[in-house]
Amino acid sequence: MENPDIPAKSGYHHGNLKVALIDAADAIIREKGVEGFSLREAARRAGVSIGAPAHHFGSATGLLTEVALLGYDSLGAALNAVTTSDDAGDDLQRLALAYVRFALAYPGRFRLMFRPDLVNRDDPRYAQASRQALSDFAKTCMRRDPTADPMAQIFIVWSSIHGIASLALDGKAKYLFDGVTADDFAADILPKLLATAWPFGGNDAA
Amino acid sequence: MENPDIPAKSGYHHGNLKVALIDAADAIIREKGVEGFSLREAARRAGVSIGAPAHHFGSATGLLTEVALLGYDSLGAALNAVTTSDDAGDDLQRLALAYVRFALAYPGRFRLMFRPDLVNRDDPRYAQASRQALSDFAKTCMRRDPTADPMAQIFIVWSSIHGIASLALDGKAKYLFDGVTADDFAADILPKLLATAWPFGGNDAA
DNA sequence: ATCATAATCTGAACAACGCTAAAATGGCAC
DNA sequence: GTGCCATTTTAGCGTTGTTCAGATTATGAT
Repeated sequence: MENPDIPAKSGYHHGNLKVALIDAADAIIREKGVEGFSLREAARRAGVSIGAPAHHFGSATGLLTEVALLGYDSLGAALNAVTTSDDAGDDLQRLALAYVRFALAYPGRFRLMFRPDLVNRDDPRYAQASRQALSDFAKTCMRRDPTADPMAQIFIVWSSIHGIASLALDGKAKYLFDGVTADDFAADILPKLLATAWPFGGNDAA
Repeated sequence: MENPDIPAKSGYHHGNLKVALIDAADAIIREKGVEGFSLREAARRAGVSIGAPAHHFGSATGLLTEVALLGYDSLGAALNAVTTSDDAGDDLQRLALAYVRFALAYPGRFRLMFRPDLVNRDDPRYAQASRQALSDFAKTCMRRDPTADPMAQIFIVWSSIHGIASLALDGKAKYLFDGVTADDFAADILPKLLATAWPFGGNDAA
């Protein structure tokens, strides 16, 4: 996942410190979760002193914002990779599956993306990245029911998916479905759930 | 919201430190959000020294767990206060409205309740409080569609509500509905949304 | 090639944090 | 009264983010 094509640290100047720090932060978050992150450890991993990150990112929030933006990119890519058909309901179902699986596969990234205290949402790239990541999803929503109010529909469907992801990530699924693991949930329970109980899938458009 | 019936600090011994600290923590979280909380400030507000909380709660997580438990209580009370009818779909709609409004009215509490890193979920009272808070909600779900798999139905509906609350709290509603305030959303947009676009309300049970 | 300027990185400092353990305090049962 | 014990204080340790003066190197103009 990290960039292997870096000149790395050659001397006093790192040469690629900005992306090295982003990679380090992403790795820390992957290993230890969002709460396990610290700016100092990111600097440590990049082989650079404590104060170096400030020059590139200003603050810890600045660095984490970059990681969150990459997170939205990877979410968008995951959603973009689902196969599409002429049945918008089926497509929506697959998109939902991909969304939740992304959250379970990259819990740190996913949590970070929705942590307003850790990410600078005033960065114009944030709105852009968020919109971009959900574009396929919005299109499929409108394809499924062109008559509905677009914003209302997108918000409701997105909420449903996001809620599933959030609760599953918080272990509430385990609590409702009697100690099932995250892997089992993503592999077995979730697809069935989406196919049967989820009101936005299938070809039963309003 | 705080307990007015406290002997307060009389001398060396506080007399009611435990609840005083819980109240202080809840107040801090209300004023400055979850991230604005610190154990030291809670001690400061209770008029007590830095190390005092440790004796009652062990750690910051211990104190925050108590606040989260109270949060579940207040959520349960809010859901319990909605008027019920013989139309389960309508009831579910009102419950959803109450759930989201609770989240918007007490964002700090709500966020804390779903922060696994800040709350000790191994505390048996946590599962109990969570279950209790959602009991009305679960009952109404099953009343609406007694044929459906209970767990699947509850999970899907709860996810939808929780997703709406989360996204609204994160300001995504503002972003989709063009700069609407949280108050406008809770008062105007949300009820309409639930009445028209939300698939679990109304009397169109499967 | 030289040199000034800008970019980058270091290292120390500061305030705040959570946590721990020894000591101090005072309520309470006997 | 006296001694026990819960409670609170105090001091200290290690950590964090941020700031800033200074050291070092890259860059680009001459």
